[in-house]
Amino acid sequence: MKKIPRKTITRVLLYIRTLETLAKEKRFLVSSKQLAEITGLSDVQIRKDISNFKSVGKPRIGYRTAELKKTLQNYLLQDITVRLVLFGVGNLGSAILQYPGFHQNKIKLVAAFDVSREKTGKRICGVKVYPVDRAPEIIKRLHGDIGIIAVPKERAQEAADYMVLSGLQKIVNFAPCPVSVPVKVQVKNIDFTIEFLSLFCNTQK
Amino acid sequence: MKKIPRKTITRVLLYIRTLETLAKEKRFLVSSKQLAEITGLSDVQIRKDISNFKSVGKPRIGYRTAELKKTLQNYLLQDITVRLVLFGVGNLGSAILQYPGFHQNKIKLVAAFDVSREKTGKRICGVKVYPVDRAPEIIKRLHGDIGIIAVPKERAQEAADYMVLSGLQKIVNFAPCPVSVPVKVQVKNIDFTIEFLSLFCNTQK
DNA sequence: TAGATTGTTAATCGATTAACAATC
DNA sequence: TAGATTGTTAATCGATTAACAATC
Repeated sequence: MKKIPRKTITRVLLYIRTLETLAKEKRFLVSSKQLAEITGLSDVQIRKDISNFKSVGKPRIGYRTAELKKTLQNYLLQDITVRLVLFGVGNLGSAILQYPGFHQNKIKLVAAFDVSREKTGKRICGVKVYPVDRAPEIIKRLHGDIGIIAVPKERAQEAADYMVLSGLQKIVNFAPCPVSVPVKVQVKNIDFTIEFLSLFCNTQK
Repeated sequence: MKKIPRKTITRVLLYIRTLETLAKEKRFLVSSKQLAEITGLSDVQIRKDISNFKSVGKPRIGYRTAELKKTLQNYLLQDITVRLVLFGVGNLGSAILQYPGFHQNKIKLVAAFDVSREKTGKRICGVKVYPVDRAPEIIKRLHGDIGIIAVPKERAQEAADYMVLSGLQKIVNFAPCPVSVPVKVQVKNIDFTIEFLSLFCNTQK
């Protein structure tokens, strides 16, 4: 099978989520046009994306939700488990701990870290909270894949350093500041301010 | 001045944030190479992006941080105020209320809404929390621009409906489900599950 | 001057859209 | 059969990168 473009992968994940919802509503068939309606994308793009995988649609009828979901999942999510580790159990961190839909999507939050004595040692949503200096030991033992920075920006670099020390190769940074890491480590920044401003500016001009 | 591409705008917002940090550190000069280092982009792309605006760099020297920041801000952020309204004052909502850097970036969170009696009537981080059914009245009065959905997914569509009713044209949806709105209303979805999975999958294959 | 860095034009790359054939 | 929908190939569009000239 040919290489799937990066952006397509992100959209396919959205299709999977959408198909899960449809399956729950007992909708067994769905057309690319309906998927387009729900996701806000174009029907052509959806068919193009789906055509990267072995085809499962029937002209005049559409796709069987269960079958399409399975096809997409088999390609993208088969045999994977994403093991997240979280730095910072404040409001944002807690929101991530409680985020639904992790299990069926094969995401596991395996450990959380915080500097505060009041939080460490406890379990929040079934996840144990450790002091940050134990990060390297614990992350290596639990085989963490992705580190999440949800600490105040003053501590963001410190968190990133611990992640690098722990051998993490991928970081999602919610702090509104850059973190500096070795080139082989991938950082994805999610800055709410920039998200809001770009939504505002992008149709303004 | 020619039309600036959508993606460029998002990057320029990142440059502005970066330049603000540099200015605070009293670094008066910065080269495209250094900016590339910090942001993780390429120096060519940064110069290309900056060249959309009236040029302010000096060969051999780089850019004066204050001047570059001002040039970019003047174009993108001059005379704007983005007025956010938030639905859902749980963990995620509270994190957004506390997010730093809103003021200098000309973002104002003007009102919050929640169904819980314990939260309504209070002020959180200086923002008043109202019951959801007062949304249309209050949002119109305060001239809200962007609605933020930070409620559990069971209530996401309800929140979206209130936003449409209140005349909001732009929505950021943090709930992991689609919301259906009239075509003229723009929705930006931020689904943490998809963010994590796409980071994981995109370098996997 | 030499060298570093900006800024611009052209080439490449990737992603989206359009057109249309295939098929149930 | 007619019509709706899938799936594919070609065309377009937009964004990134490469090459290089300009300049301090």
